Amino acid sequence: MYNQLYFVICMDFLIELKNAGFTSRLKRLSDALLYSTKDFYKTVGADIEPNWHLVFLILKRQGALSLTDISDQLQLSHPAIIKIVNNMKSKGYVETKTDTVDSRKQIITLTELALVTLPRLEAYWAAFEETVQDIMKDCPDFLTDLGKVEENLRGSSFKDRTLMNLNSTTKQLL
Amino acid sequence: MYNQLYFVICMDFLIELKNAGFTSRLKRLSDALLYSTKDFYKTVGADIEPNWHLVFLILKRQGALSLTDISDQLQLSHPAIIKIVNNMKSKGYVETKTDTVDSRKQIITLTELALVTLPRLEAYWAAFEETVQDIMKDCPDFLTDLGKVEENLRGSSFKDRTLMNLNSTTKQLL
DNA sequence: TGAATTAATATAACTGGTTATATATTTGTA
DNA sequence: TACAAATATATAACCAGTTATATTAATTCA
Repeated sequence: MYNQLYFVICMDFLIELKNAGFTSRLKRLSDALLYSTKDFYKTVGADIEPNWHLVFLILKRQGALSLTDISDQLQLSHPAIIKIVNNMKSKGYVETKTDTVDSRKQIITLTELALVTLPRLEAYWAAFEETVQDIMKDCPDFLTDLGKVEENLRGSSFKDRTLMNLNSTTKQLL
Repeated sequence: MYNQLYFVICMDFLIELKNAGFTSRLKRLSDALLYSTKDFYKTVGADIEPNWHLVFLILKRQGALSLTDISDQLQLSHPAIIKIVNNMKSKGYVETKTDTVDSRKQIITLTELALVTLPRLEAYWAAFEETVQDIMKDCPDFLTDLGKVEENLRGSSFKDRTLMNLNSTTKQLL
């Protein structure tokens, strides 16, 4: 009952927190999109995970890439890419071979199966793009603003900025 | 070498993807904030996790709450709250007792330790709020726009919208 | 050339969320 | 009142990222 009511009058604890709720709202939204995407793939019977998308894309566009090439460009950690690639490999979508010049490197490429499957996946991804456009229809600057936030954090991290703010406030009190 | 260059000229594979990179950028940002926050707590020597923040806040404001009260209001799943509460309990910040009226319910409250620790944590959270303000200084509508996106998705989920988009495109081809 | 440094990959352990499922208690109703 | 349905909590299994650490190969430089 209480929870029903809570939604009906559309209170949202996180939104009420204003700036203090920002990071949690971002995570909540990000998670919602992630699990909704998983659900979508399950419904349409596609045997892939949401986070394979970027790896499919980058390999299709750039051909053979090493693990670190991928992790650098996607700005994800190496272990993250290793896991994704291993999973894609186990489903037969990518194959790896050690570089002939530098035997430390694993060169990753899409398989025939991947190339055959891609058109179907690309139809899904086009539909997702449309959805993204839809949900941002009434806020056309959202993506640009997101870029500004990313850019600001590139200059100085969330942690560093907060340490600075903490220190300046503490000093003011003295 | 390549990866260095990649950053210097500030190319970003996800940003180049435009709408197709939206969800991944949201996740990347959300994760960056999360791990930066963990790092912050570690640096200042606070023995708490980022996701305890909301539970601290809601319990301070609303006093005793059941697990479902919390999960409904924060819009997180029950298991998520159970884990957070168990961790907070193991550190002595909350205590639970079964409701006298409805013995299914676990009533959660902040402990003395929590109340004593809160002022220190609140100083951190105030600094975080400042940081949020800082990184959104040049995009004052970002939070409002985030609200619009959340609102749009409340109407129809990411998955449902995408299924619709997929069907309408497919039909157009016939 | 040999030793120290750097780079690439791999693995372990962790946090943080989700579904799916089970169990016990309450509530609603025939 | 008894039984079915709903509610509250708990647990298992999973996916998705991180940091920290180890290992091996390549590079640098004295």
